[in-house]
Amino acid sequence: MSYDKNIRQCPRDVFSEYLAKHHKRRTPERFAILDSAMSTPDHFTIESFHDKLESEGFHVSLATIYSTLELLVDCGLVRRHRFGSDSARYERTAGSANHHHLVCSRCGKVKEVRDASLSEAISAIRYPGFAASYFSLNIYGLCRACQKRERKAGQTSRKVNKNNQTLSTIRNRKK
Amino acid sequence: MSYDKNIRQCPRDVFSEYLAKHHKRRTPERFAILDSAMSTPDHFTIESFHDKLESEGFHVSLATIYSTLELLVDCGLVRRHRFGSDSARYERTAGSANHHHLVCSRCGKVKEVRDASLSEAISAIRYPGFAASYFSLNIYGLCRACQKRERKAGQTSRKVNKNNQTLSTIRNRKK
DNA sequence: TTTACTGCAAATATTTTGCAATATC
DNA sequence: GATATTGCAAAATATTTGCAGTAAA
Repeated sequence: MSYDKNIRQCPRDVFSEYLAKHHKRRTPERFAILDSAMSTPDHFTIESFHDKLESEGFHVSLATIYSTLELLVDCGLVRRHRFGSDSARYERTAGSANHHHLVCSRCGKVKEVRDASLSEAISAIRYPGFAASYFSLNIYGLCRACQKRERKAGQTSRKVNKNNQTLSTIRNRKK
Repeated sequence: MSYDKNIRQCPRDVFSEYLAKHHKRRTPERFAILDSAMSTPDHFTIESFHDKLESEGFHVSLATIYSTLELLVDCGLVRRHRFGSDSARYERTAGSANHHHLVCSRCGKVKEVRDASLSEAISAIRYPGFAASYFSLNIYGLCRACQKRERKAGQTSRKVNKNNQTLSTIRNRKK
């Protein structure tokens, strides 16, 4: 799997060649999106990316952002992740060494974990008939905060209401 | 990471204990969903699962299926995956040895790959402060069929229309 | 000059939420 | 008896699509 094979080439050239090969057009919108994506080091969503472009003075429609990011994923400059039920998250390939994610199933929080040897191990595997481009490894479980809440819930088998009062507390008070 | 820690316990008992601990109710709907999920060996979506339940003679609302599957994920009996832009896919934990997925970024096709040593390596990693439950490793790239199409597109730099005719073909024909 | 691309708005698809009726604890 | 759960329908989100105008090749 030749991960990040393109990162030593200028992204604009990679994209340009890709567009030419696929008989697609070099529009200012596409290059504005490319440039902005390449200058974003962190994860981003379509929505946050749209906002960023607006604040940079570019008005590009959501539909165009969707379609262009699909192209950028297709030519290997951008990765696309899907964690919980929320929207997809994107990240540039260049400058983002392969990492994986701890995803809290309870609250949806995502944490990045860098692990060079694991990334290498995963990247080294070849799949006959499948041209791998990148991987997305997500470990699902409970984050620290949600574990704390979990322990609290299990501590007692007494029934508690939303205010954390036991039923007997309530009954006594009513007398 | 204690993956599949519950598979040797009867799923009904696991779920029952979980519900009791969280002060949730043992409803017939929840156990119908549990039973049906546990007897489904393959991936399923909410939609396909709903259809399956109907065909088995259970009428349970989509909202209840959503909420119950969330509980089943939470107590480790079911895993939840998110591949492309389509709906989430679920699978029972028991009887589905850890595997990963080849996902075609072009057509969305998903193929399972079994790899015991890789699964073990991933499962062996501990994360301080994070209680891991399961992992989802997705390799994105092009499947065989989409690679074929890709090669065809790149073969020539002549412009072709949707019927794969070059512009000169069309021009000649028009004369 | 052909046709792909864009923006906008409408359409889809998926998941969540509000509420009244019901069933569990 | 108190309240969590259910089904239904409506709402909220995310993404895709249709179309008319525009621009790249």
